[in-house]
Amino acid sequence: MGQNDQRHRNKNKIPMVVIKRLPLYHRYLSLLASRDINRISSAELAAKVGITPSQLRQDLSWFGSFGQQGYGYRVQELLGEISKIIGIDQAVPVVLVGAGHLGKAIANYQNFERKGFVIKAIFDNNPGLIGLVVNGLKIRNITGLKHYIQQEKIEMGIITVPAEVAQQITDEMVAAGIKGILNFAPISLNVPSDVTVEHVHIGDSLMVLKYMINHSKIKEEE
Amino acid sequence: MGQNDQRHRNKNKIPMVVIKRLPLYHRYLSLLASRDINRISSAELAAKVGITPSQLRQDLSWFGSFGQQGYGYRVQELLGEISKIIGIDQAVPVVLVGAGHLGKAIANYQNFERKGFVIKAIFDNNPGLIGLVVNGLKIRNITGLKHYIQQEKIEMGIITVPAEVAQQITDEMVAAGIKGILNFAPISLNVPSDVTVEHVHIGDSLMVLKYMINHSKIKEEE
DNA sequence: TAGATTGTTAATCGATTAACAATC
DNA sequence: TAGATTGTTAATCGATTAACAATC
Repeated sequence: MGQNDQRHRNKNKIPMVVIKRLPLYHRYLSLLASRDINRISSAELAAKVGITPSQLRQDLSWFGSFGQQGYGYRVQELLGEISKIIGIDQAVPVVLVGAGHLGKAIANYQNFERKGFVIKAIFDNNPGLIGLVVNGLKIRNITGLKHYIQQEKIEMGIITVPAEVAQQITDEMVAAGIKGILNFAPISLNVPSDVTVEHVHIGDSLMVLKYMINHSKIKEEE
Repeated sequence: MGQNDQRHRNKNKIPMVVIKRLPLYHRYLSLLASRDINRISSAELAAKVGITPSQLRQDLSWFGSFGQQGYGYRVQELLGEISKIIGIDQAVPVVLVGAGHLGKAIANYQNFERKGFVIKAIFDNNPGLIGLVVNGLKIRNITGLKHYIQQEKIEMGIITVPAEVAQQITDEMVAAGIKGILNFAPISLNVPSDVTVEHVHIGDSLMVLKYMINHSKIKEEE
């Protein structure tokens, strides 16, 4: 922070590769914070996440200056800044649609809260599931989805419904004001251009893994 | 294919970005094949996957020449070649460890087989789960894991156990001969250098999504 | 102060795109 | 054959790394 925040490169062209490294930094900084470490240099942090110190400093410089010459970074402060950049400095409310095995697994996934996300409601259309409680949340009737999203002004949703109904659910969510969807259904979702979809392709990860097994470590990554 | 396979660039440095696009090509080619489309040009396929024709042809050229001037690519043939490159031309056997909600969700995920992977066995340590049948597979006692992997010469495993036991399970799997692990447990796994781990970070996807919502589409991707 | 380490500019490296001769 | 489209080489663009002056 300081007197020179305005000379940074045009924020409208921050590269996607940089954005994708933010969660990585967040993860390691959280780890350090949980161990009550309160100071770290770019060299140390970079070593931990497996990149060069230059890249770490270069990445951060897209957003501002958060360190101090001769000292390094204050862990809590940098973690806070990165959280702000990502937009998780305030807990982000999320709806989960689909309370099958995958939905339940996600609802029970404790880590979300630590990452800044809170599942506020779970929806399903199965009468056998509606009313059941998962991780303290009663499964709601899907008929109330739209109203809930509007009422609570939720912007993010996670879809774990079968592929056949995923597009329909998406349309409802979008109509209600959802701006980002994490999609687990194995189908491409059509959304307007102001809505972002991240598709979780587990098959892709398996394929990359299989390739790497066969060709034993082509090039480092992650 | 043909008379000039040997002039390709050193296969030992195929860039990771290229490998990561292979599943994308595989997915769209599968789609085309399922629609009985049997011819496609690099221009058409590239448009579908959202890249330039140059990039598609450049990517493929790392592995060989699979097209025909003036014609394009035979969908089935190219799909087959890409499957071979990834290593999924023969069904790849996989073990799944952890039969909780996430494990069950994955075991029921029909898409795996279409992607070239077959879950051959599911393991858990919970007596209440052992013996239950999920998607036609009886949940086995975790005590038999090592023996099964060795016996069946399985190279890939999916871990959906709680974080507390993930490392221990990993060690067992590695000792039994597993070469690649898809890890869903929120913990970094230590493995020898000849074993590859792909970590599924759902939190990362949510963070990138949240950033993109706030900054409404920085740069295209996926 | 002297030593350490940042933020940034410049140099390098790698990936993407353009262009086109080869050829089906 | 004429038209289309590949595979590849060369040009461009972007991302990573190196280097260092600024400064805590």
